[in-house]
Amino acid sequence: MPRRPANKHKPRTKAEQRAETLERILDAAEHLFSKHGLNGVTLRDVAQKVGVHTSLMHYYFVDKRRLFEAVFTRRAGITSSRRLDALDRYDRECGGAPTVEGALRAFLDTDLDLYGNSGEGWKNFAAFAAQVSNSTEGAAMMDLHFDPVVLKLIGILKKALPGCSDADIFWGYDFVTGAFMHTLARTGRIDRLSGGVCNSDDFAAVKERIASFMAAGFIALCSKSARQGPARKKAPR
Amino acid sequence: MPRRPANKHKPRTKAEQRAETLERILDAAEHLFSKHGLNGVTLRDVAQKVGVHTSLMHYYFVDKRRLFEAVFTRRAGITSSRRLDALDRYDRECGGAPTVEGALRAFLDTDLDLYGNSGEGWKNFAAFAAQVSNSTEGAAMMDLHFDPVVLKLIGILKKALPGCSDADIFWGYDFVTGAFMHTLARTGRIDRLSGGVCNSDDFAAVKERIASFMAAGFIALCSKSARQGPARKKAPR
DNA sequence: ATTATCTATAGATCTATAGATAATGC
DNA sequence: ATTATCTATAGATCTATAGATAATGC
Repeated sequence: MPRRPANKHKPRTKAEQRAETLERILDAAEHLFSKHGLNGVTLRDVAQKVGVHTSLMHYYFVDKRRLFEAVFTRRAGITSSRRLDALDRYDRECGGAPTVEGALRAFLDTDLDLYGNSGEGWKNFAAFAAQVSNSTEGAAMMDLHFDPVVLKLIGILKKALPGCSDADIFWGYDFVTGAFMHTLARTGRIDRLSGGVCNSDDFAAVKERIASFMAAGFIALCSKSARQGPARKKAPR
Repeated sequence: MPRRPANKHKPRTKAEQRAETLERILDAAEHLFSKHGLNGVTLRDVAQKVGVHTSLMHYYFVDKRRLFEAVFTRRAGITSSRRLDALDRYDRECGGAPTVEGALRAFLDTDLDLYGNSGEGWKNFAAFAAQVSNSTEGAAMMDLHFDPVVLKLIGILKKALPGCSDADIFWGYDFVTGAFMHTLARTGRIDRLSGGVCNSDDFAAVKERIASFMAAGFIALCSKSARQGPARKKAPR
């Protein structure tokens, strides 16, 4: 019997075959990682899902760590540069007077559009990234790929919130990213909790709300810190 | 040589010994889970950390799943009832006019006090819960233990935000819990990102900011939904 | 000739259980 | 007498590698 189901075209060149298999492995790994987390998935699971032998995992990715990195890297660069572009554009076009909501929309809505409209793979990546973002071991991967975008956002936020302390800006960002990643995780909890009023998969509903919600939070936080003076000391521990 | 280091007292009764060993196992598991996630830890790892044989894990907890549940359950009930009490008290004492910030303080600050002042074990539990909260498989555990507190909070928020749509309330809650859990994860990312301005372990800094930040977000969100009428339909997909 | 994929297999590790040993309990 | 803990071990599973086979490439 043929090695590949007849309905799928068989690629002609080796380069094509390699590229296609690589992507099928990455897709399968991404899907499984998003469901069970990095350590909840074995190389066998991935190979089995692709319909290929385990040793092929090592042939293409050497070991599990590298497979993880490849899954993450494949899409992280794309999100990152899309958002950098959106932030740059906003920075140019806001006429020197950026708003918190405008900056957050460039940062968050750009991503929500991507995840909402680009197929299952992107949604799986987002859910996996959400798990990575709350793990100590995964945080380094976030640093590596997302520091530049985040610092760009922070820069615009500082312009939009003059007099706001750095600590408030960074903590505010921490809240934003926590909320955002949690919505990307799409665990289904909000669906059950709300009795069906909300739907984890409803990226449009998140987009409608998250930027304005977070902008108001920033403004409240920073109006406080501005009242207390820009060089407010940290509370003693 | 004695089985136990001389500096540690050896419990007299079997009941004491059982209770102490159970707790040492739970502490070790909790610590490891918080660092590497549920699937990043083996029963051997836990046994080794306690200084005891792997088979004792099965003697006390039957299997890994039950150990996980025991780790989670041990503290979840305590947090949950502490916060229920705080919300009940606030509900009684607000004179029928609750504020969003007041409700959120009862919900969030109560927990932050607990995690900040009750030793490493509680901090580890919080970090582990943060990982669980962003995983599909863990969400059921959140439902089981935290639905009552959360629905109590939702009830008060509805009183504080009359005319606000259910969808806005629930999505707002989703943002709050995402942000909160992310701070509990204490991954160290915000420390590096901010160049040391913020510190993951600084629960006081989070407490200073999170409730007022989120309250402002809720109010902005719901003033919008109130303007558009309380029965606003969901956006079409 | 090269390379994508598979077969076979080693070695490590993991979960789990049965049964022994060494404490505490009366 | 009971129970906390350990020894021994089975069976499954996992990662990884060496070498074979079956395609594509000239």
